[in-house]
Amino acid sequence: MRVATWNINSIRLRIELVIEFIQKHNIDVLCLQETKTEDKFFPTSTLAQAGWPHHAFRGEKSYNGVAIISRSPLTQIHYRDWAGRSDCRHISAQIENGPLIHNFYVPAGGDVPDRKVNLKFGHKLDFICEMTRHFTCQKPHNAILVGDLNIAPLAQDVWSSQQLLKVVSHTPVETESLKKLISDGGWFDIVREHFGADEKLYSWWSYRARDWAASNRGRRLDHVWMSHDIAPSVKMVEIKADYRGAEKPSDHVPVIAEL
DNA sequence: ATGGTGGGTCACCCA
Repeated sequence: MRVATWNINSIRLRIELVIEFIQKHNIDVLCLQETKTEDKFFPTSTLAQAGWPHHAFRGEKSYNGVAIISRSPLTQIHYRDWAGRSDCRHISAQIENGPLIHNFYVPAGGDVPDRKVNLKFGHKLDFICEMTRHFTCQKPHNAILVGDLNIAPLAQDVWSSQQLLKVVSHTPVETESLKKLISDGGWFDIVREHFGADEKLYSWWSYRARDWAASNRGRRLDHVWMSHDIAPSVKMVEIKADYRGAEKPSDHVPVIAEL
């Protein structure tokens, strides 16, 4: 089974790119974030015609939105509100004869890494804290957690750990919170495990760079975690950086894991 | 220290 996660930054603008991706890379289950559309506009028929007829999605106008797109049936579709808001940042589903999948879009957290002056940063920390509580109380089994978690936890997950220490996504309070969520929540970072501790890994490059590939100032914000029982069954992990160079690209690229 | 680009919807929000 091949599972992928991708912050698509508008499903309606990039539906043709999504179809091309899942066909070319033989994806069984695709989890999207930032779909940015209400459920009534979700492109269900286009995806069904392409061979992915099973969908679980939760969107709103203009902002956020998550989706699970699958070749095989989805059951037990659930979503939860986190940090006291119903802003479409989580959905989960059981894959038929497969694992449970959680798909998250964690708040980006604004520009200033101080919850006293920036409410968005407080929201982000509260969101991670609530995830940690949830999974600590309900340890995952036969489960995968994916998504844009908007935190690059390790020094090798950013182009310069020193220069990003005070930049939201790599501040110590964020990176420590995410590591605690992984360990206390019963998860395993299979992407980092697959590539090893030394390799720089990025899944996001800013739109604002003059030349994203030449400067290569990336961050690993998009994650694939597995519960300890199924982590050993990982066969392959790929970060599809070439999608950053697509026509009208998302600023994030897909991450694929094969079980 | 600043502003750079790109998505949404329709004067700005968000990333």
